[in-house]
Amino acid sequence: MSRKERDARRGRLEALRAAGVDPYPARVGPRESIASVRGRFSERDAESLEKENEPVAVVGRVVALRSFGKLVFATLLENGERLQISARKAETTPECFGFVKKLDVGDFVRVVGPLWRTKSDELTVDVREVEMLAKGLRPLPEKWHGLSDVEARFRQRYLDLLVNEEARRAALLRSRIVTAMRAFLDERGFLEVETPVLQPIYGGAAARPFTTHHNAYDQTLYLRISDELYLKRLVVGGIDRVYEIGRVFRNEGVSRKHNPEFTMMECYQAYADYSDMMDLTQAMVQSIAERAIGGSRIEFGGQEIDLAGEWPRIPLRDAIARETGIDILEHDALPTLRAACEAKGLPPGDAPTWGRLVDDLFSEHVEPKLIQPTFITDYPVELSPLAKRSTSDPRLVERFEPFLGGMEIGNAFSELNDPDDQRERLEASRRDLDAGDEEAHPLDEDYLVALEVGLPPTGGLGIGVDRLAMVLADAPTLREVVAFPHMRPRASSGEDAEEEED
RNA sequence: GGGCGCGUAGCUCAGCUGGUAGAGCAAGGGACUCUUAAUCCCUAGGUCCGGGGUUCGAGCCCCCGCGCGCUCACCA
Repeated sequence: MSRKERDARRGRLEALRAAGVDPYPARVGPRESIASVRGRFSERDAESLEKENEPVAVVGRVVALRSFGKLVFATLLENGERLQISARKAETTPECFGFVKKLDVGDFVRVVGPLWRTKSDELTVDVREVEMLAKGLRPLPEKWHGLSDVEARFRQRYLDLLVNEEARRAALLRSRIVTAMRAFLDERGFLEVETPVLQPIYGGAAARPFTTHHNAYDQTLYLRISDELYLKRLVVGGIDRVYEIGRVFRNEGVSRKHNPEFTMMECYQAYADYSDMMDLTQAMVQSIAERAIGGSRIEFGGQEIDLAGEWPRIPLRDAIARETGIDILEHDALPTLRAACEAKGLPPGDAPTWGRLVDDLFSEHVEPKLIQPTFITDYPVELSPLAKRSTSDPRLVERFEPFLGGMEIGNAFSELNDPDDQRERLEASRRDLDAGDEEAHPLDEDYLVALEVGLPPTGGLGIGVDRLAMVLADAPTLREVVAFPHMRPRASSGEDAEEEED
């Protein structure tokens, strides 16, 4: 059992200590990255290496051991790159050979020695000096199948990252995506800012918040569900282009597309409208794809997606009409729209308002088909309390959502900057929600004051970074691109308690 | 929260109509100077998720609970 293996490893750890070796030294001697060694020597043949006989020093984690009587091969892994090392009894000191013989898979070492090529032409460091950098006390997951237990992969992501190349790729890609997003916005003169995570009044989205408490002021605070109202205050304050990439929190269920905390990019541009923000969204995603994956063609869930070119802009009304044959503006009240659904043989469900029924129709019949990048535009005013009313139809607002891979990946509008209209709309939306109630927001009076001071005409955009990463990484669930996805706490009996004892 | 499925060694998995638990890798010992999923011999390793029930007998059947997955709902 594992206890026995750990005892064996601990035995070797104590043996090192007894010999006066620190198994966890503070500093690492001179070394060259494995990538660099490979770069310098990958083209060199056996003879030339032997002639040169130049020692190299590399570090890494032992991920495989193949031991013979007087010869040991091991594979070192450092920053995603592998290199074989060997210890030959005839070519090195007895101490060094014995040390390598006693290594465990999982140990970190630094080795020094000349390069050679084996009979199978593998570039190999022939160890002349070796030192322990950190002793591993637990076995790594099985070398051939890796770690496939889904729960273990998420709860112990470090193991997943170590043995599953896919996990590593997703983590690196996500980082490149965020870097590219930031670079794109910086280049366009957007100022990166940070706004409060702890908010006395939450707003900017329809969602239930997490609630917490500040002891010093005996104050209830909420983890933000959106950055929107604070970022727009900064635009009121004269910062004409702002953005924030940060975590937001929604007290809701977990699914393939949902995590209770997720990363949102929100940006606001003064003197722009939602049409400008569509241009910006398209350019941003294309730029991110170019920088992060080097192209515009991707595969997501077995389907080809091309991010290049102009993305279609389809009014919500047309999109729903196309898929269901129902004109939502012809039936602009709940009872008539319900009747229209029934006439088409579509169950209208139990949506409490006209707006919600429109949303249901869209989610069910249109959204799953929006695989290629698409802007859906011109949403009902009921669904969008912070968006400016459409100039052509007062029942609509200047709002769009970008869709990709059958998922909404963002939300944007011409920001409502009429303080009186904003007050009415916030109050109306609160009345609407009064029935169900859970998402009713307290009115943010200070935000209304800010609007009275004056918000210029402004375009705003939010992008769900995790979802974008999910599509670009061709990941079937959000959790593949979130390093530590939300999990139910593990029942704390068993393992931990047992292990504390010894 | 509802429905369906899953939970067996450190990891990956077998385990028949209910008859007292197995393999590979990992681990320990041994052989081996060309392996890279090394090979060969030997050894050890189990709260079969937890609790209850049915039964002469439960990894397997039933009930309750826990965790995970899929899905629906809530939800952008």
